[in-house]
Amino acid sequence: MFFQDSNPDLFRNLNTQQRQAVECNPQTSALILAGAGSGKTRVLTTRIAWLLQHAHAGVHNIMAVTFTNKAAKEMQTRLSAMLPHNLRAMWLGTFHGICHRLLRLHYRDANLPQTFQILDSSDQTAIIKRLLKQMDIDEKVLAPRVLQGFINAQKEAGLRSGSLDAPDPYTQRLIRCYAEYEQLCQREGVVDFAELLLRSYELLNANATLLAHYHSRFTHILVDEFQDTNNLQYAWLKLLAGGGAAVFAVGDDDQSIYRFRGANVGNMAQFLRDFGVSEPIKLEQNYRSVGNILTAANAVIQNNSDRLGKNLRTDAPDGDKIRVFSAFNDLVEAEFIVSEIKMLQREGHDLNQIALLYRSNAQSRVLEQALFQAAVPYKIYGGLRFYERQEVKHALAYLRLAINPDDDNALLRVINFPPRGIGTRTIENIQAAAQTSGTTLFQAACTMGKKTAPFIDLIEQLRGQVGVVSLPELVQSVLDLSGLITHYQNQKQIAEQERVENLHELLNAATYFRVEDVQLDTLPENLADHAALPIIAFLSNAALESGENQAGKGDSAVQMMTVHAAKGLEFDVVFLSGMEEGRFPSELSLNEAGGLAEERRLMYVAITRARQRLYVSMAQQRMLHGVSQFGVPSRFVDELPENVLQHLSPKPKSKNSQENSHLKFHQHAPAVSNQELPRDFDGFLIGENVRHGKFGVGVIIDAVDGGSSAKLTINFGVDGIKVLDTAFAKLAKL
DNA sequence: GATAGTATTAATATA
DNA sequence: TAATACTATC
Repeated sequence: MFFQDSNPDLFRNLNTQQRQAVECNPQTSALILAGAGSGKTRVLTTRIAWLLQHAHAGVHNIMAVTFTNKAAKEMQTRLSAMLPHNLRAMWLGTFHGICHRLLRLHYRDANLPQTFQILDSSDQTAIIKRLLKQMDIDEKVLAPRVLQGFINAQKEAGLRSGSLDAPDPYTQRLIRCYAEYEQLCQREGVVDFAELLLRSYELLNANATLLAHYHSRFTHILVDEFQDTNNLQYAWLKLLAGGGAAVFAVGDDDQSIYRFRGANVGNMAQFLRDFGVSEPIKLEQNYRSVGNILTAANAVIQNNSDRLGKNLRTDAPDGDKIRVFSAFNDLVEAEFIVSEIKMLQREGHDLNQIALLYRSNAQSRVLEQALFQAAVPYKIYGGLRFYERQEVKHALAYLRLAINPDDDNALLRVINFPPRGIGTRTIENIQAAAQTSGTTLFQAACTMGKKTAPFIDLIEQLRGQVGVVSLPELVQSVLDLSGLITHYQNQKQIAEQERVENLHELLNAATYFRVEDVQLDTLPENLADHAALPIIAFLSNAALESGENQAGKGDSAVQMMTVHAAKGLEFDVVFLSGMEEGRFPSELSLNEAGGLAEERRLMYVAITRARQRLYVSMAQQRMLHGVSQFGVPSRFVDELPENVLQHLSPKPKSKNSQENSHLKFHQHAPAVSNQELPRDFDGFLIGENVRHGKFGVGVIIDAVDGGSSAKLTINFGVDGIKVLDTAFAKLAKL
């Protein structure tokens, strides 16, 4: 049956399960349970290649959906390398990108203006704050983020304000706010992220002809990271596939770590029922990590119940043991990590292949400082992204106003920035005028006389250039005429000068922006004659692509990021820092049902990032929000099997010393050096965990030998540090 | 209306 | 600690 692959190499090196997945029935849906490092992307792309080469589908019959632009690009690149086909006709993109495309194509049916704009989360927050003020609701009574969460949750449940009802006045008010918000967005022609999905769902659901068209077109839909889908995305897929399309869903329930933003792992089990799939295909062969690391990962995740069930295996040797280090405080932990990194560097490791992971961004600072002082290059992921910077958003707001002056959000952002004498008072007047006359802020501002005249003139001037000058020329006009550049240039602080450079960078981006490049994902043909086309495309691109890809990745540097950000990546060496109860698992997670299980999956993700070597470290004392706090080792560290661990404890501190900097660590060559065994105090070791009847679990941070017994200094976390004598205290080792 | 100084509060993050 | 929101003052 498969005797004539036009490119047999594509399929040859697959293992049995991978091949089973790639070649499963093209007419029916399938769920692929793909463990970490099991060749998930390869299976996904090879499946597409297989469908095409065996003529089960044409390029235009295929839709492939991902969550991130990065994943979409990766797939695009791999497919182009594999296949001779022109992939233009294939719809490959993120959920949001594809929905955006649908809405641009059918903006009339979707009841949107042709020039509709996309709101990012901070735009959304701004609108909500404005709305609350307008409705005269105190932010202390109803926090903007609460309302924002409510609105997004409703949209993700597919619910409009009109279909909602509640008995309690609190929820009733939320619903009223939601209704106002809907009207406001509609009036201003703006669409938030959740709206992209909901609106395109409703578009297809309400329009039988349109739905039938897409049903016959997309016979094969492939979905990456299926465990991350939210309920709306699932419903959207179900609707789109309702004409009998075969859905090829790839995911890993053990790597579901985005419940907090609406992801529903239950969608995997639901998928089996809804799409008539009897059995998922499991990819359990791991090609990434050495045996000990995999053993640890399997052991940790086994503490979770309600799994679909999967156990990773590898042919790789056991490799290094997992190095566990308990530091006196966060500074010492950082010092330890730096010294290990330097050692690895000397051994010839590429810094790009070393990852430094932490649970929350706040933990990066100490680590960064230590690396900086030691002159070890590092790169931190997850800061402010290019298109999220205030100066860039200011400039883009002017650009938005140039194509649509009725965009109130954009107007409020820049009507007095740079400062031009339009203060809160005037703005309130404009808002009142707009409210009474039922117009937009811009229209109201036009009637306000000489106070607002220069601003109105400025916007009119920019409007006049739309379609007349090129995109970069328009951006240049924005920067010059608005006074943004001048304003930042006049600032004294160095940080402000960086903003000037970012604005120049924006101009650069506009100069090199090619509408054709985003065509694949965004640009429908019906806009081609629109004068504002390049601007709309540029703005949409800025909203959907946060600009992460602009980050320079040239030089070799330690890769620092949160565990969340590390998902999907792999490194030779991984440092997992801050492994204390309350940090990881986060104490906030412990209050939510299922929170601990999600944290454990996060731990699983963290462990499986490492190919060869994994370090797990913790600090008994840590500076948090400006105050020092005590911590005990994370329960996840206890869940690591002892036989794959190697404990690296600091030598006992010299008596009268408060300084930590002279603390030495075991200098370990690649093999374990047993020359310096940790000292024994009546059977206890420094760094060891013990349990006390009253104080609970603690860690031994110091000890004094007293012959037949020993005095141990033990850190019991919230219960503080105690000095206990082994002759009296009942201490159990863990 | 602009700005400097004080109070408040805190996770994870994609589009 | 650090970012942001609010208040007091020029």
